[in-house]
Amino acid sequence: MTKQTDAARAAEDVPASQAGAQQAGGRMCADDRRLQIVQVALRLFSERGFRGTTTKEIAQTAGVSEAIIFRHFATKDDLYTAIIDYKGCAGLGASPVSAAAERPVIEQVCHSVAAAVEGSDDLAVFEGIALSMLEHHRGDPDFLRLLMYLALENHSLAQLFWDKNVRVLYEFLGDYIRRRQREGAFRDVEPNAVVRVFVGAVIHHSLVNLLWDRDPARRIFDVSNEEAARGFAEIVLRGVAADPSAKDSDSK
Amino acid sequence: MTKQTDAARAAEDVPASQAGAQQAGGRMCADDRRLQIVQVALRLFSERGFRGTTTKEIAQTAGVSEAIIFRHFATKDDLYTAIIDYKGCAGLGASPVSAAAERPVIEQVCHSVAAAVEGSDDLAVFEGIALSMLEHHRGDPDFLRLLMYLALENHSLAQLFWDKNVRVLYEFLGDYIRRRQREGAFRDVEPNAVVRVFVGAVIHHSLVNLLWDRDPARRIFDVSNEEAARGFAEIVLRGVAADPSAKDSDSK
DNA sequence: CGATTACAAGTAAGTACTTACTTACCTTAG
DNA sequence: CTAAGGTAAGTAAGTACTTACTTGTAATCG
Repeated sequence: MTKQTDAARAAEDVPASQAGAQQAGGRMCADDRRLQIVQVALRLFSERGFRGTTTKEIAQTAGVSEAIIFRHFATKDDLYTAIIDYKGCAGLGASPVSAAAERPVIEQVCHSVAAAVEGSDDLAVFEGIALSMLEHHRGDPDFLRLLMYLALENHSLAQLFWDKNVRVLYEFLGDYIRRRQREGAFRDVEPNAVVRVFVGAVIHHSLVNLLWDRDPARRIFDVSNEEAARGFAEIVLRGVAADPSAKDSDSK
Repeated sequence: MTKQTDAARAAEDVPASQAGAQQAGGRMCADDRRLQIVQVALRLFSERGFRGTTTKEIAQTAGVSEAIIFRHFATKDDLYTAIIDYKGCAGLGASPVSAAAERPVIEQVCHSVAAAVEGSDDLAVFEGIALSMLEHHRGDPDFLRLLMYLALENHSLAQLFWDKNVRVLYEFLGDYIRRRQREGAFRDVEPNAVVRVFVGAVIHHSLVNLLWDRDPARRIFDVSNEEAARGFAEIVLRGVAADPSAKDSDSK
């Protein structure tokens, strides 16, 4: 009954190397099964935390017996690190478990930034970065949740993520602001303070959406990512604009 | 051996109604014991999460047998909610477990706001709120961590905390901004966007300090709370200031 | 070709241990 | 004495992980 339902849900996660003909409970080659278990475990860990998820639950959701989890992964911890590897955690030192692994977060952000920087339009830069981050967070909520768990548990991977992603973003934005200050476009404020406000707003927005604002009926942040990104960029940019009435010189 | 050490640590948490002569394992009146257990559990929960902390560990750290935890609290969940009550989680529906309980978070913020509002100085209001929040978070990191765990585990208490605290703050600031807009002091931006930027910056700052920036040698946010609060308030206020060169007119 | 073999994928039913919670019994202040 | 604070030693229900066994597939060989 529930097993049927779980098996059906698990089927969505099947890598689909020969999808369609495949039942969740059916036979599967080792790599596909491994990948499927990783994907199921990622979802469950991010929903209930590492300790809050049992290997039995993972097995049931994947539609297999518990024992085959331990055929593919020596321990539950092994499964945990396999997830991190699978997410290709921004060059965390490990190679992805599969070709399907996603690219590091920061690359996406930098790409969008690079494109925006071309026009040297401040609003486009900040809006682009904000939107890119918001979209990424919304598109992969599991990862954000997992990262929060990692950070709370003081896992070293969280520190590495900071260094490889957030720190890079901070330094990029800091440099950008300093440059614009030298060019006279921004007033003389502490660049890091501006960065903290901007990045803080974006991340906080994603976190609230992720953790608190799930029920659509009682949304407090009932704006699209586009609106939010634009709002953040506008307010922060106006906050650092060089001079009165010079505010619209660059944008639009 | 470890029991001795734990007992010594637990002694720090003893309410000290007749402190000094008290061994952790010694006899204690029910209220004191209850309070001590709550304090120990709060620390452990915030370090390892609810599921990651066993009642046995709590008992050992408190220097008592596991059974007395269940004399004072019917279930582990009961202990959990007692912690929330103890922290005076903004009238979550229960009265504090003891007279020593702290006041609700939001009250502290509102107090500081009320004081600042007197002078109707925008900068003082925003700076005051930011500083109050930052100081509160720094002074009680356990609570922030516990709250993050609550939110990640999708505990209903997290929702309640949102409603009773954050939402109140959001609405207060939103109303404040709308009022100042009507008075012509602020320009016509979406008030909620401003609030999100401001509150986001503050909370993000606290979270980063709590989760990532613990090692003083590699701090990225190496500013005092006062500096941070002032920086956040200045940038956001300048971002919503009504007119060029009107920035000092409002602080009458 | 069909039968045999080899082996990976899969499972049911454990094991050893931990968990939240209980029971029956002490101990001591008032 | 009595009642409340405290405990040692449980219990039932998990928990991660193992064992002994079955099945599907596909290459090998008479």
